[in-house]
Amino acid sequence: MGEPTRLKAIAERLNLSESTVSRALNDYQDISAHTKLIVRNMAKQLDYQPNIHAKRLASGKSETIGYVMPIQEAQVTGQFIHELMAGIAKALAKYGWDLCVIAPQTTEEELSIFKKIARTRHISGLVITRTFSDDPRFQLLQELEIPFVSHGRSQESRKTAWLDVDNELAFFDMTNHLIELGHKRIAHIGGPLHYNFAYQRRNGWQRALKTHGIKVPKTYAETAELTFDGGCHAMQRLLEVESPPTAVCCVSDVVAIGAMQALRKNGLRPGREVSLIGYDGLELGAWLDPPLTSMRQPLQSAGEKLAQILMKIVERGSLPSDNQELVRASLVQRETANAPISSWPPNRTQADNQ
Amino acid sequence: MGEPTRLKAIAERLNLSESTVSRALNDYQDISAHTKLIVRNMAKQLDYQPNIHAKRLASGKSETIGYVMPIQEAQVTGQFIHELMAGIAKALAKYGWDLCVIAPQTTEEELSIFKKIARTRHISGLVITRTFSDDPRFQLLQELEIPFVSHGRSQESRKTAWLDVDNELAFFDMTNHLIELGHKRIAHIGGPLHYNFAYQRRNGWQRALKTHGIKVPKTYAETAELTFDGGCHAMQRLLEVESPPTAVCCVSDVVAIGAMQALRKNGLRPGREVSLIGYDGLELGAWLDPPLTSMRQPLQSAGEKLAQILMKIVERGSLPSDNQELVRASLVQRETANAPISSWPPNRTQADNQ
DNA sequence: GTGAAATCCGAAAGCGTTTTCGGTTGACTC
DNA sequence: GAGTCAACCGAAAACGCTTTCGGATTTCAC
Repeated sequence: MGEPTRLKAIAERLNLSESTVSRALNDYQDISAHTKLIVRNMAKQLDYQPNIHAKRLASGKSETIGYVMPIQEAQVTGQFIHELMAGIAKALAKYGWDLCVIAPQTTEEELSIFKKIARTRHISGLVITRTFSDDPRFQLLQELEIPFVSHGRSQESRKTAWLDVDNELAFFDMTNHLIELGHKRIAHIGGPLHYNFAYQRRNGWQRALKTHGIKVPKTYAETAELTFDGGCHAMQRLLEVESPPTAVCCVSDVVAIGAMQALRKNGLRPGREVSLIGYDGLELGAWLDPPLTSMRQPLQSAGEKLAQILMKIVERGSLPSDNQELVRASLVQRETANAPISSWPPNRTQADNQ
Repeated sequence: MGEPTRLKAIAERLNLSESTVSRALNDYQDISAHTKLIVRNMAKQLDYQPNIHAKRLASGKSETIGYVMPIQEAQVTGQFIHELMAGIAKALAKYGWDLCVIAPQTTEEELSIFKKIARTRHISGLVITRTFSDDPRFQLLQELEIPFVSHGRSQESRKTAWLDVDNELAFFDMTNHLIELGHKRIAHIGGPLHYNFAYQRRNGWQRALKTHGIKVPKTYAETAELTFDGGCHAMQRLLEVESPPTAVCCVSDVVAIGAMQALRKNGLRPGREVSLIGYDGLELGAWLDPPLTSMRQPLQSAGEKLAQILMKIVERGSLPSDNQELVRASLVQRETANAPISSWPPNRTQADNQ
């Protein structure tokens, strides 16, 4: 292949100085349109690609953003992360920025990586995901003055940039959908409340019930680990309360799939005796028997937006005005959400059936 | 936070030259043990982090490797990719290398990115996945002299570095397992043969049959797109042959899950009338009803090994001797692989039943 | 005690950009 | 026709590190 083209080569061919060529390529104001043109043509002709390290050293900018992989604990985050990253990478590539992945093994390591980045500045911004209600990363990143954007909010995120799905609204919509189908005994299997979204989703469910003047026993507010087993156990508990629900809003698809398992174990069919709606819209939900109704958020486009917001922050050096964005999830109708049936719950009273 | 520590600061404090400090930190032979010690202590004390761009510019090395995300076509590659990347990132982080993700949208874009990398050299090596039997990337990367390692082989990979699971052996093992359970009518749903692994897996299945002197009709060798629907249709076709199989080896979990769907549609239960084994060992297989038996390959450790192989290649500038590695997949016993039952296939003859 | 060979360190030249500062044009004003 | 002002471009100094080369010590054998 030979040596790569340097600025020098272009300069020599055109009888210009390197500095002029550099400024021409970077669209400086004090270079004439004509010069810019011939420089660009020559650059294209020689297939010039700037040496990125020299560029970054000289300019003091790194044009690299980091994506912090969530520490592996919850299940099936894979598809989620993959789509998000694809979106981020795509948007960054348009501007020639790089995407660097950071995979800390523990929370402590994550924080110490942040500190290191703050010193080296070889990564100019971060995208973080899986936010917690009480998330130490927000304060640290602000202190370290590292530009960042989060996918998901936190108690600490009032003044930081984020993009989030409107979890509260999603569960409000979801619950309303069940109400429209005729359900009144609607339970909720939520996630641990240290996840910020778990709060919001529970609230959405509650608000929908309240809006329609529906009262449910306290036992209808279940909590589960965000795993298959968690969902399975929570559903089992719901089946054992005095009068079990006819529908359940699940905090995630994985939890909903666990809940389906519990129903089957009890001889019940999801979507017949007990309706179920999950959240995440995972494709695999469609492969189940019966296919799982769910709520879907756009991931690829979310990734792109995250990248755009972050690049803006990095370039401006401060938060732009539109630094917080809420997107709406949409219902993915499949087969686990149907009208209630009269034979369930077994000891149903007339009053319930009205 | 103030200004980051520079080489200069260490040199001044110790009354040494910058070059000495640099060489001390990089463990040059011509620096005394004593000097190295005090330099390192001071570096630690001042929390020195070298400016990575200056370092890379001066040394001409980039210490960055790229992971090429497979172009999105097949389903549920997410978990797979996620685990692999986590492994790669982990191994690289140990040596201070960066992992950059590259997400081309098309094959042409992928190849043109390679060409660009060849010129800029800002990425010193690549990990590629999802290899095809006839994969143009191998030749191009060799021509461009870009160090790379592939996860999976190709017809073109004889002289390149790779890490792969022994697909042939995996399907040999899988088929043997079914034979041991008493099956003789064992079919195969393979993938499109432009995927290299599809070949190998089909061969493993065939070899096991041949080893045991089992003959099956040609119709037992099915091919499917690597999707849920693909598996579903292929299974449907298998059910429509003259005497359907009692067990099926599926090229992937997703395909197997599609096959399960087809069985259900025909009133059959996976693992009862027809046994099924998938491949990938996806966690979600455990959530199905019944849970899917599968073969699992270690992914996180594969990622780590890929990174190590690649770093070696980059540093040596040539292929090391141990540049190809075959790992063995292991059976994940769940519930879709059981002994055949006498009532299936319905029109079974005595001879078949011997 | 001399020469040779190690041993250890400093000076300085890069690496390929960006960016500031000043200088040279030519046009324009009165 | 002298002075002013844009409009353009070149020179040169960074940016922070690596690496070669040579010089100053010290060590050792004889």
